[in-house]
Amino acid sequence: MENNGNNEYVRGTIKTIVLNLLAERGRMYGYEITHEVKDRTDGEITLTFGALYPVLHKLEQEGYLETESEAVDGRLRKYYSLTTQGSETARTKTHDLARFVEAVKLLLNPPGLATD
Amino acid sequence: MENNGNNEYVRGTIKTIVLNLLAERGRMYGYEITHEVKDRTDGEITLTFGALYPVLHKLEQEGYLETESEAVDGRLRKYYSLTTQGSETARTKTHDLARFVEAVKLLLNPPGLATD
DNA sequence: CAAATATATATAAGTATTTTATATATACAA
DNA sequence: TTGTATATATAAAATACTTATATATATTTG
Repeated sequence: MENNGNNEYVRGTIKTIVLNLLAERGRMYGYEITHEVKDRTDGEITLTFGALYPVLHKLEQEGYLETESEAVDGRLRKYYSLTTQGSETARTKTHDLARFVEAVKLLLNPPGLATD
Repeated sequence: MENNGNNEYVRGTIKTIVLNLLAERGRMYGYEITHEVKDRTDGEITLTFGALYPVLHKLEQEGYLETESEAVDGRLRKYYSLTTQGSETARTKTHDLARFVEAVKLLLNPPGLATD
């Protein structure tokens, strides 16, 4: 029963995480995204389907993602990939999130604070 | 007109940011908190009052904060400080946020990605 | 063969959180 | 006296997320 509740902090970052992963991997399907995120963060970040799918659909509506469905082993897979506009947004948002992360570190580890 | 919109990522971190600042500074008032956050992050993170005060009130309700009002220059100031329970929560949440931040970095800067 | 588990997408109801707008009040500068 | 800075506060609206649920196939386990 690892850690939970940490997902509190995922708020607001899901879109960017998805865009960034797709920028890196070319195309992915929903199920794959949740597993990749969990794997790469050692279970620290878990995207639930209830949160992920609405985000994917919204990004598609907004023109950042395009989809192609494929049947693999009889099961349907919906692959998502970035549009041109999506690539640009991915770059901007990833950069912004990286900046935010650095800013948070300034608040958590102020210069000159003893790490006792 | 610096950057805005980055506040998108503040979602979910406000509580922890406030608790952590109070752990560090002993006591602060709302207005001071927003300024401290803005200063220390070079304007990157801006806590709006509409977001901050509800959080302060909630943390007080939950028993994490206690308050004392003081009149300074005729103006009222409400100082917030951590309760014993609040100190413990501050420690836990700060630690969790630091872990989350590291996890996000794993997603944004995967090992072996050329920074072209 | 039946049941459980893993794979795979999807939505809806409820909750929580945040933005935006607004109200109140003092002090000081133009 | 108008605007800006200081200072707290709330309410309405929008957004985002959690939890629960539905559907369906493939594979493993008993």
